[in-house]
Amino acid sequence: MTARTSAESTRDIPEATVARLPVYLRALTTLSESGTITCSSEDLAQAAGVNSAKLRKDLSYLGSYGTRGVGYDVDYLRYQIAREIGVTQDWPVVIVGIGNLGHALANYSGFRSRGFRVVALLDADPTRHDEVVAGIDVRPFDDLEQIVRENGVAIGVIATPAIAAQDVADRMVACGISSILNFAATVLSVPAGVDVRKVDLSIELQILAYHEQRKAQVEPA
Amino acid sequence: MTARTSAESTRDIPEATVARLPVYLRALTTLSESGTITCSSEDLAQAAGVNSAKLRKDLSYLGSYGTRGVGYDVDYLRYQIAREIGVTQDWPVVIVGIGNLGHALANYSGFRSRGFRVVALLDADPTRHDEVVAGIDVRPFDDLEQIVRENGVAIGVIATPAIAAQDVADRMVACGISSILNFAATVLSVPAGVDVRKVDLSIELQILAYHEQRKAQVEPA
DNA sequence: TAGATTGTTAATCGATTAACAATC
DNA sequence: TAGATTGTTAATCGATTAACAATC
Repeated sequence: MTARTSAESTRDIPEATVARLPVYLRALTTLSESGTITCSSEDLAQAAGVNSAKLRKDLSYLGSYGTRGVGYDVDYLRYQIAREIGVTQDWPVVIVGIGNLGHALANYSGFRSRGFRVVALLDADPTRHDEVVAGIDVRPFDDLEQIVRENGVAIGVIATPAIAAQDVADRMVACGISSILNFAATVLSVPAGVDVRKVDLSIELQILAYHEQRKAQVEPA
Repeated sequence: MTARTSAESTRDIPEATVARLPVYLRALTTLSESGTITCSSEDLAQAAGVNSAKLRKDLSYLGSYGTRGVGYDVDYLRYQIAREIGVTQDWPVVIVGIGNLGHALANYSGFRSRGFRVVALLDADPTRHDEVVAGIDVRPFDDLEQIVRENGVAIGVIATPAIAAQDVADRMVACGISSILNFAATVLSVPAGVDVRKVDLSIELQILAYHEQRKAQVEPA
């Protein structure tokens, strides 16, 4: 892989914008599937659930892909955003921990359709090694290194119990994985250069509970 | 429920802080279970994966629960944060859509241990109404109103296919649910006063992919 | 040309961080 | 008292928003 020249590269896209690009991508896909050829920033913003000023500002970091007075070509903009995110290429992924959540993740069709390919399901529990989930054999966790090497895996998903998660992360990092999606209820420590994103179901519910509690207090008795 | 007086209430806690309170709560629980009586902001910050300045700033919105020169009493601070979030009370929750993800959510022990009680599992598909998941009967979606009324449900979880999610949300809102955790891959539109939080697995992976792609470009060939 | 809509500017708002006075 | 650590201040940084000139 060649380094980009500074001219084309490293236009720094703010994190908040990066987090919204996949939302725009999905909205554009929906528009495209419904036969829409062109859309305004107002149309797309509504479909994505943001305001149009924010949308235009976000898109301005990628380049100038619209036409003043007209709007955006849906498929063209969709391609440009997909390219910017990196989902025009195929990303091999491993999932570790094939419990209830691991099953759900392995079966989730949204990964495949967005450029992610689950190349292996791993679990430390030998009683699970007979299983086939979503057409993929569950294999021993110790196969990790070999699988990562053979498939060029850069992204790992951790769906183990909290107690096992740090060990799994360490092993992942040791064999070259540099992006981790963590569903375990624990804070992972990883070296600089490794990205971790955390999805925590109970934290989301707690944030809702906080606001719900305040609504109840404000309402008349 | 009585309205708070302005003196005790409505100390506005920033959203970014609210989102971190559950993380602190979990870290304190871990510390407490390991027998720790007292911790400094530095200790807790490390356990929570933030820096100590941010932690102290966050805690300052709740009040003054530490002792200068000493630190925080783990159990006392844990209780204060739990009370602020609202998880000292019990929150009845319904889950709609009992596919792979719905199964995983129903079986997730982290809800129960954090003040959330799954009172019903609902699915529109009659072939699922025989099932018992995590000890709870799967019931027809049309039972929603009755269940919400009888149990005082304020929080709903949507784990249906994208196509069904808006209808489910509309029905939830109509019968008084005002907080929704949405796992479906769609933007929900709801009236003002209803909170929606969205968990999107493929968006998280796409954000990782974006950064991964840039790492590859920076590395030497 | 007239109307529409982008891309950008500048102002505002909110979050983070370092530093340190207060105080145990 | 001396050392430790909180709670708060103020500076900085990043994100959002409204407005509008550019331009199709």
